[in-house]
Amino acid sequence: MGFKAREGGGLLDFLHAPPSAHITSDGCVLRPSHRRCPSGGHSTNGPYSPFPIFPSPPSLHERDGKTAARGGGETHRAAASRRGSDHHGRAGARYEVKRRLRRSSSYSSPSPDLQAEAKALRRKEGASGLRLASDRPAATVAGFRRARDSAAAASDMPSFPSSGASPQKQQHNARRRQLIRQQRKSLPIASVEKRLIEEVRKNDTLIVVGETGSGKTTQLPQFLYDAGFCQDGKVIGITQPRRVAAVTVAKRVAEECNDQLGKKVGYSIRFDDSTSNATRIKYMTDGLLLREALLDPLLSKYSVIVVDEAHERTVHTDVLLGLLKKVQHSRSIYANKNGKILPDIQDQSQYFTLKACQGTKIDPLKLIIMSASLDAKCFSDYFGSAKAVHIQGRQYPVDILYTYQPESDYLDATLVTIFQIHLEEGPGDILAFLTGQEEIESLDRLIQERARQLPPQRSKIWTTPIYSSLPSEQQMNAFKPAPAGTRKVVLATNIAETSVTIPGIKYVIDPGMVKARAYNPVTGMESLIIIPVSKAQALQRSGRAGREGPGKCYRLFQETLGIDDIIGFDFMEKPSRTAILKSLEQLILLGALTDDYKLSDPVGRQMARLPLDPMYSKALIVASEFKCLEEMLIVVSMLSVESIFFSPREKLEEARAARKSFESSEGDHITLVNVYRAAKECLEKSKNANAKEKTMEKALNRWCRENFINYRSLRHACDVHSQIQGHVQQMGLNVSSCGDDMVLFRRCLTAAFFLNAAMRQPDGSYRALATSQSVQIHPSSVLFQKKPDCAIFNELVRTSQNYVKDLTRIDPVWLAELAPQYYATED
DNA sequence: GAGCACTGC
Repeated sequence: MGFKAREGGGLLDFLHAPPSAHITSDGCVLRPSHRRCPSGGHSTNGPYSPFPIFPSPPSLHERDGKTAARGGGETHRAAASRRGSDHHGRAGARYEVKRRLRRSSSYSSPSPDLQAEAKALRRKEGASGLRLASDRPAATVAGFRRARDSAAAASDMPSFPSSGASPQKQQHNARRRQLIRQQRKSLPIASVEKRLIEEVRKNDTLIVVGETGSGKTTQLPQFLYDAGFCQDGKVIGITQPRRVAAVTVAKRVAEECNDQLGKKVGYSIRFDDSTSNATRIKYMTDGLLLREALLDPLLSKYSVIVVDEAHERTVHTDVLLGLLKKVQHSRSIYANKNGKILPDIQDQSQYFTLKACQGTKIDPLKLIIMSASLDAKCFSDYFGSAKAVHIQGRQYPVDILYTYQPESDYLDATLVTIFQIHLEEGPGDILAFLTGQEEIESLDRLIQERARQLPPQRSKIWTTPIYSSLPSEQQMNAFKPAPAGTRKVVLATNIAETSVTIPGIKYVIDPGMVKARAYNPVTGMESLIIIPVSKAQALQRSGRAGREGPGKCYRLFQETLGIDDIIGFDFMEKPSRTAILKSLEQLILLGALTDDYKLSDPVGRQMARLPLDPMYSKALIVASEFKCLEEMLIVVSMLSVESIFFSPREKLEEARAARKSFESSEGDHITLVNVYRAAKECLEKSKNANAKEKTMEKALNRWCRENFINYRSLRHACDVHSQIQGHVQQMGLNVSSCGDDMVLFRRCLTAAFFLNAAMRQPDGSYRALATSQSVQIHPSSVLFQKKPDCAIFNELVRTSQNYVKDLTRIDPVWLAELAPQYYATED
């Protein structure tokens, strides 16, 4: 018996295409998921033109043995590059770069009326530090920041001890408080407090452009509080794109307020809420505020919402801005009508929302959008010509240097630049941005080889890599100071762009590339590709050189190439129509939406409550009907985190053996359940031995190491599990186990993931039924060698070929039986 | 018989 997808099928996980997706010329949606690519031209203009050539010093390329830095062991890349530079016949040429003496960040040309407004404001403003963003000269470098003086940069913040008892400690704390007062007063934003509050009172929406070190993130919420924006128990909410920022800034502000964290100032992020009823200044992740808006569509407890780091353009921030615009509108209608809601509002959903709030006092919502030095005008346009103000920052100046010619091999160019800096520039550490682990490792080897050939009297080079999958102990090496007479070279992915700040960096090398996820809506396939960085990223990277003193940034590309195309950047763009329609279609197939695209009740509403991929949310609802929700909760939690299995290259055989004990011949899902249960058992054991929580975690950590399980991922999965469990219990779903009935569980997986089914073909390959694509089982699957006739899967990725991952063997008959809306038997 | 940048709920 054969199967075919019903008419109208043939779609895959379009839900993954974010509103920010770019479509390339070959139909691929590019998803630089974390940060948008402002100069969208890179990804939309089709194939990227050859990369700028970076002139290489002859010493690194000669093979005649005369120069100090020669040496074998080049990577394939470096060798290829050498051929290229030989061709240019540049032996003996002096290596130099074009020098720019000022920061080259600039705004796109402001509109005439914004310019006029700017002039008017400037006249009024006089010498104050506040002015319209659009009026900002291209290359302002405001007052220098004294080292270790930034109260604004979250990652720089010292942690202050809470008030203690001893006299010395009290004295110490008093000194701390004095220091904090001084620091606050010296921030650029301090001098414009009154003016800023005035603008907030006058405008419902205000764009604040603040450079690094201006103090906007920590100070503005305190100004608002002092100005009375928290009267009637209202809250000021400040969103951040990253968890760590929300936590560290909240801690700092609580300290500045001389208050305990969780009282007046608190933070709220997933799995970690430190707010109370007394909290008036609340820092949170943008995604969390989105979740809150589901429960309270008017966000009625907030008087002001500050969206910080809006220039980073995460999907969450983008959606949040659109949502806040709507909330603002609803609340102003409500406030204007004095609580009397008439059903003459066009948007029906708005009417019901307002109706539900009748009787409570709701004021208009103040919205402040804070962004680093990017284009404020786009935010302003999006919010109906909202006013924009600019606050100067305190960053040391950074010289930006570009290459004269295009470079075809950025890895080689990076190597060359590192040695040029090392041999010609003064002391200071180097930070080089690369795209991934493999590049970092190979460049590391190359540097070591060349460094060994330096004359003995030269100072030494010490390389230290940092990327997210590197164990934290090894990550910490990058933060250690280099020994005397040694220059530290940090080889980093974009983790060092925003997530971590490495002290001592004076030189930044930016090859201008980044690894990004690409999503193809036609095939539903994801892959990782290397694309040029955005202007925002380049700016952020160069800023890393000016945190402790004047620095230099070497950009290994020409100034004029795509990356400066800020004018062409389309802010707040919509996803493609096809992508929207396809995702709606999938949501309908999952039963989340009705045929007229409304959220279905109860399934759609229940799914929306769960912080999961829609397919996983649906799986939980299906599982409660199949009476195996306990197992499905585990599966969904384990699938929602990074890879659970850890297999270091040097211990591959041991890792494989360790995994054997968890393996189920039915597939990966049940294998994951086995791992989770074994981990729980380990925790139970130490709990029964009356161990403290810390000891229990240690035991789990050890167990993970012994079994080649990634502790971080497992811990995360446990957190997700308890959170989701709470949700499903609240929803009234019945959490029961199917015990040993694995057929029932596999049938349940089939009913839940029917969109992701693959059938074995006569030639031994597989065909994904929804898209008719030819796929292979990924070698990491326990079914890799088992070759089942039919399986459901949870991931479809394209690397060296098309792979499906996370599979479970199913009976093909179940598809038509359990998903008759999608599959029909052929007979 | 394969490799994976970074985030968030």
